[in-house]
Amino acid sequence: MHIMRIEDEIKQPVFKDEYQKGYINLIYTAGWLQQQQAAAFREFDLTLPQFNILRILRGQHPKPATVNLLIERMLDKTSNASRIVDKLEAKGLVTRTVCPSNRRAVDIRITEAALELLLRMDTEVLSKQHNLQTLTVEEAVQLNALLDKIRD
Amino acid sequence: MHIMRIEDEIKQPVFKDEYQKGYINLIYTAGWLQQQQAAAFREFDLTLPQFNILRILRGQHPKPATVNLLIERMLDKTSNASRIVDKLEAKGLVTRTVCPSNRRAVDIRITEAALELLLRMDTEVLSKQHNLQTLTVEEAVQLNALLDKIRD
DNA sequence: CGACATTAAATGTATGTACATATATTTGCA
DNA sequence: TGCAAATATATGTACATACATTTAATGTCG
Repeated sequence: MHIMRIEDEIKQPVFKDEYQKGYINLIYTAGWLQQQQAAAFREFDLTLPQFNILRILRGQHPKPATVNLLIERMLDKTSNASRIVDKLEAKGLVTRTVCPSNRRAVDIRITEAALELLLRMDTEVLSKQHNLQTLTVEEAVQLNALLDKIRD
Repeated sequence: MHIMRIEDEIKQPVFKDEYQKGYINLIYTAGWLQQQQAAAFREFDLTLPQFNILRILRGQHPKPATVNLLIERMLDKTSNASRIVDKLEAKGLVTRTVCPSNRRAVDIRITEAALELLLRMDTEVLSKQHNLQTLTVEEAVQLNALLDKIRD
């Protein structure tokens, strides 16, 4: 049993109560998970938000997505999908065309190159994604219930 | 019972398993909590990382802290404490002086103005910090145990 | 029809994150 | 002593976040 408690991770010996500890613990653990993932993406020259947008586009494929749809499905709704798409377009991973039926909107499509890239990444990334596998299924269910309740 | 499940929040109807759902849920909830806090800080012209550094400095007061000590205690250890201190110095909330006993290091001290600011913020911020209060104490304990286990 | 609000996306600006590199000081040891 | 390694911080660059503002297209209602 070599679990590292949050107290030790950030060298703060005492929390006011379990709520404050939970708050810090949640932020810290989420950041920790994201860094694990980001490291796996670096060798494919993708950042985490870029990867997430590509996954949404693959889910839509072969239908296009608009910027609005990307924002709706993104975890961080206030981030700037438009500029992340810029970077993906520059790498040839997505295309942008004005939507014919609504010229305010932009149809964004994933390219073949990006689909192949995702395919190569799938196995590699999945193997590293499962830090949560340290939990039993029951514990994972419990975690989801607690998190949903926090945002109530 | 109007708990909003993560499936609905990001409009993704199906997850592969409870682990994948837990991963997404954790990242999403942490971001949600941080935004709640950031909104409370905005009226005081502080960002969340700036506030966190001020709190660490208050904990040290009247002893100074070095950049190294700030990094040790920060939640995000790879971020750039030096530049956050820049911003705080520009606002007159901290002072920087070369450490006499080790001229490589910098003694960072919180100013009276910052101590007063934190005092004004304490009540305001605490009232908004406790989104986790939707949990019972037992649930908060459970959450902490699960999070520690994930990082094992 | 035409002014006005609404919607979709892009842009501007300040801040922070992530990582590599630079600069200065101190330490260790041949 | 002197020189390489280690330490403490700062700086450079690319990217993302947060929020306000702008631009263009569409809807609506008098």
